[in-house]
Amino acid sequence: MMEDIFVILDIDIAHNNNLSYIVLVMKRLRDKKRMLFYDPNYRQYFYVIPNEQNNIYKLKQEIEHINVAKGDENIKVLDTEIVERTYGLEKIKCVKVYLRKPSHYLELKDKIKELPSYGKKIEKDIPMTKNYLADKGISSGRKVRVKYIVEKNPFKEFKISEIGKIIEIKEENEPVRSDDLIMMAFDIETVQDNGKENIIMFSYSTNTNKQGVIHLGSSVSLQNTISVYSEKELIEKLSQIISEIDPDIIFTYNGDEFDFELLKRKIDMYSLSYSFGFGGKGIEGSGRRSKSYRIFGRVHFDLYKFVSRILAPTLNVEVLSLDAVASEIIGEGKKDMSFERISDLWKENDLREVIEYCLNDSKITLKLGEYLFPTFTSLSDITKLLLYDISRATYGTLVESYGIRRGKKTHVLIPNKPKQEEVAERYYLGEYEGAFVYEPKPGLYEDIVVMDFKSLYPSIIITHNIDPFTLTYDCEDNPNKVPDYDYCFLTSPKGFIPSAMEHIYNKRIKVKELVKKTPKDSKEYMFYKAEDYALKTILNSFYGYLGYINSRWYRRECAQAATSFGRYYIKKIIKEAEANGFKVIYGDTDSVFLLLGNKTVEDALRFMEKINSSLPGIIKLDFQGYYKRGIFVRKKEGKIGAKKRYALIDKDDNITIRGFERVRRDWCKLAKDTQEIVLKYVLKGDINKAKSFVREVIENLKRGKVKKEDLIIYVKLQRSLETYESLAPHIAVAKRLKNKGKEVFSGMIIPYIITSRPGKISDKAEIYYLAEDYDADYYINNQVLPAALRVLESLGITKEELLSGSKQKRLF
DNA sequence: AAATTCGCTGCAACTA
DNA sequence: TAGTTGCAGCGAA
Repeated sequence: MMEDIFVILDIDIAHNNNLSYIVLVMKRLRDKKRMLFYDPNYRQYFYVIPNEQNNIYKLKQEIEHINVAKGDENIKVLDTEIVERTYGLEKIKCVKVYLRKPSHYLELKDKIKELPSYGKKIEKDIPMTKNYLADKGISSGRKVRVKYIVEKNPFKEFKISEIGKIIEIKEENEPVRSDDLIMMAFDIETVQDNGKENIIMFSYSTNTNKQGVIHLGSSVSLQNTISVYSEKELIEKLSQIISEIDPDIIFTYNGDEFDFELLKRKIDMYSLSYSFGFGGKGIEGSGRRSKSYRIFGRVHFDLYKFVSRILAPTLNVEVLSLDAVASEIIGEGKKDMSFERISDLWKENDLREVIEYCLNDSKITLKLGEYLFPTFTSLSDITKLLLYDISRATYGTLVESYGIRRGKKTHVLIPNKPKQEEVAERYYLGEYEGAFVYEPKPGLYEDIVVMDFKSLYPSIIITHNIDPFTLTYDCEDNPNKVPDYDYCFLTSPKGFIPSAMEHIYNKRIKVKELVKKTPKDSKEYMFYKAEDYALKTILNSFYGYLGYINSRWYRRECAQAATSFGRYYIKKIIKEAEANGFKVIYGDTDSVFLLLGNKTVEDALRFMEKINSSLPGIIKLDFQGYYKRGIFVRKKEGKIGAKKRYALIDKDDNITIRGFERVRRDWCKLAKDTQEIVLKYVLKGDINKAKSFVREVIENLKRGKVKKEDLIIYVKLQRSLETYESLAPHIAVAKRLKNKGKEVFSGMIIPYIITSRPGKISDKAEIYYLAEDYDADYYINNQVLPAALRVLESLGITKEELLSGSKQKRLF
């Protein structure tokens, strides 16, 4: 028997002798060898609860006697066992039913339902691979220690001679690092030819310092660049390079929707059968609406998918292009290049520039993947999802997966996924009341202190034990009575959800301490930061998951209770602050904005301490910052203050802008830049400079001196084109693009410019690269002026004042 | 395929 | 033609 340390790369199911086996692909670290394993002792299972606890033995026997004939096969359960589990708040006995194959569940379930002692089936919808990882507590986040025996491979599915038989597999207390694995990024360039998309080039880059470009067309004397004669050859070369480099991880940026999608199509077209994967496996595609491409034994990590589903809210970018995202995260962007330019250079047979561009793409994709790797492994460690699934996870998946692991570990039964009818019922209940937002009075303010509750909803759920099973309407003397409703939550026992959250919460406190005492320039620091981010992300997603209709732990009353307590606490702070002589000017969900007046920051801190000593559990108010000035503005209609729109300036002149056009994607750069400068002048107290600046911008627009790029408006196509009823500008542009044979898809961002053509705005809108002029009136009246006036009007400045400086005629 | 609600605004399409 | 309504998008938390 052997014993070694491995990294888990992939998991699957294989069959032999009418039994399903868990199969793992792991990397042996001592010699960097990728190996196939199977676990002979693990079986798929689910639980059956008896109608009455007394019937547990009867139920076990009844289940054992089931026999379903299917063809010439007799399907029976493999084994049964009576076990004790927590169901809701109670400990109960249930029958754990083991199966020869996961698919047998479907054959047996109806018969089980008819049994006299049957009560309920549970954990019936968890895939075998997921069960395995959750039960064993292993993932690709930490190394694993494996005891195994190497033997002849019995599985026909894999063209491989040897396999490791797992005797024991255990998690090690050692994270997986990027240099444990071979990582490769690749990128494909294409050109359109008669409506057909052809691959002309691909590049690759690895963390073992290998890189190169393979392209069509005449050869270019560049290092690591090879030219070939056909697209087919190009694909052959890629296959060859992948098997030579033998990467554990393949990073792409949108590989699920583009690179692999195209590659798979071409491979099928040329009837090629390349084994990109391990054990002779090809590229496997799955999913209809959202595709995903898997290469067995390697991890295809689509960075775009991860960024768009999980990371985006933490980024300060308007588009999720590789360029924008890489610039934001690693401070390194792409080279400048458009599809049109690639196409032109291709026609001119001048590929040098495209080659450099393409190679750079692979390099920054790799860097991005390496940089984010600790985040991926931390998430994997907590949720027990493998890296492939972390790449494609949503917040819901992360919480669900963590919950499943936690349930297995603590012997708590995991609720089934809701059936369709249940989802429909939940849907028809509609929305519940959310957070409280204080209506600000428009104007400029000085000496502002902002305080906010630290992780408000998580701390409420933990403190008030909010859980689907601790919910009760028997509320006498219960401190967890929900403020606006007639129900409450038991103080004991602790519910599964709050205890799971508390577990993460405590872990996070430890990690935060480590962050604090680790030098900022060390690798360890980055690692702890990533872990903190992962914990925080999952913790913050629980609240949403409670109110999410497809959730395993759905309970509308719980989500509703969290917001109700939230409203209660924030209003309480507002009241107390006023009672203590502070003027409250704004607040949103978990924050309050106080005017110091003749008080000091120290007074505010003392007030906060006083409040904190009265707050229950882990609910805590935090000092967010002091600002020397801040502005709140009027709503467009009416005189009342606009919520969710403000700007602050601190003592070092750093400016925070929320909600304004400046931070929105669907306004042109010119209007946004103008608004930012106006805000800066206003917050620094120089309104006249703000006014003259706006006049200058208007003048430039009229003289046609503005760059096209500054006038582009970016709007995302949220759905497929056919589903729209009204013809908004970006939809009109997209429709015209489609008529010209361009690809238009849901999720695409349409960049357009308003031209001087006559008609409605949607008639005037044109895709930016085809726009030959711009409509100065539109950009003055619908972009720059509204953005500037949003700020200035609240200070009593009128539109006419801004227009008078420029020799402006009537604009309509 | 899959975390929540609150809120602002532009534009097209409708109503009188 | 002016006013209103609803769709759609995007942000704050």
